Amino acid sequence: MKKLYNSISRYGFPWIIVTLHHIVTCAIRISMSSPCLSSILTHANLTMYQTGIPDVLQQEPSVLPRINTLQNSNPENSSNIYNEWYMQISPHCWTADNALEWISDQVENNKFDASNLSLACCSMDGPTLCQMNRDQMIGIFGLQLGPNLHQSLQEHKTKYDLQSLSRSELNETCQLLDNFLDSLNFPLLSTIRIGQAEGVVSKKEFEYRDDYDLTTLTMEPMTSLRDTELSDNQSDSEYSSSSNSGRFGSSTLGSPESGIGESETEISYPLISKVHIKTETEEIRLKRPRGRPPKISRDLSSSIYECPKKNKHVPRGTHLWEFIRDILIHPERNQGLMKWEDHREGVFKFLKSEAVAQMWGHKKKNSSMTYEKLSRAMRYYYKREILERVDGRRLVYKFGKNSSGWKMEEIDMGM
DNA sequence: AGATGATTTCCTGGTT
DNA sequence: TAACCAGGAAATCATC
Repeated sequence: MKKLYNSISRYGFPWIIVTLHHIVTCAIRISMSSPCLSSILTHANLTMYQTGIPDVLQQEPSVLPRINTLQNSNPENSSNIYNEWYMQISPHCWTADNALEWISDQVENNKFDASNLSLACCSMDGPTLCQMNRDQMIGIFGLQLGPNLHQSLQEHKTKYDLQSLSRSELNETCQLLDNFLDSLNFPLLSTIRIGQAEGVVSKKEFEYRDDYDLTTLTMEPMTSLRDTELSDNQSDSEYSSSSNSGRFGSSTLGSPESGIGESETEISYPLISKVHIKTETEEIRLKRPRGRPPKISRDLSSSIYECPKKNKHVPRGTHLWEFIRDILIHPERNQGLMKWEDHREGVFKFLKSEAVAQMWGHKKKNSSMTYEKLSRAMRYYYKREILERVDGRRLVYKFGKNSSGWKMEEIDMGM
């Protein structure tokens, strides 16, 4: 399959692009009946157009929309482009984490006093929120915030009403797809398995690709929506629990791409719908991400070369060890992610290693950050004596003599 | 333009 | 078996 798309990308025949785009778009529609196939095709489509979107395929939910918004060229939106990423997603598809971010933005934007709000109030996911009427909202969020949330949600919902899909249309697109693939006569097609590298792509990771990535293209939520209109859209509890901490980063610059989902009727597949035609100029602008290029075979649904979004500049004060230190010395930002084992000695422990890695990834605009990679960077600090080894203890590190700002005295002095 | 620093990514092999 | 640790190698990009 990879060869297939490489070939197509290389030859770049317009008719292939147009045809394949059409098919891929249709394939997304039929993703409920063939999720793996749609994943492949989605990836292929994105690969072909070199849009950077495939990175979205491996986004954690809260990162994903940001990528969308990166394509939004509307300068009016750019100021709040990150905070209102959820505008790109149907509220029906919001996870609890997404919903919390939306609520948080509403509170901030309207200067509400949220001090009386319990976290439990904000742990509902999109489908749950969508089921609530105005009175229920008021009951939960109060007279001040409730109506505002309700109205905002109604506006979002209105924008994202899904079009139903007829069975005959599905059959037609299936047939079209089959014919097209047959005509290509690629022996590799039969061997494709998404998630082929079991153990390489974890189940959890794979699941949330399915759940989130393709929803804005997506399968799971789309299926849910189509079949039941409202269903539970699970969230990653780990990230939900640290969602506030996860809201790192300031607004991101918009790219010249057009806005997503604003005028699109097939709003359930905004990425596909919107990315399909790219100008040469746009392609030239694409950059390779930093680091060794990931092996494509490891994850068919991602292709790092197509990711143009990262801001490579690392301003002072944003080194990894400083990021870690700041989590540790600001307990209000450290929601059980890390803890001091021995503050005086500078010994600390990761409690939620993957969550911290995700936050780091968030900060660096790198959606594929993992604890494994983060820990490699941490180990490089040993040589520079920014960190010291703590043998035999998992997830435990110690600040070294070349680190600063973590000692009690330094903290007391306001660093 | 080339060197350097700070990661990022992949990998193999070992340990818990 | 999964998660973690260790460290080499290669890659990127901003900065010098």
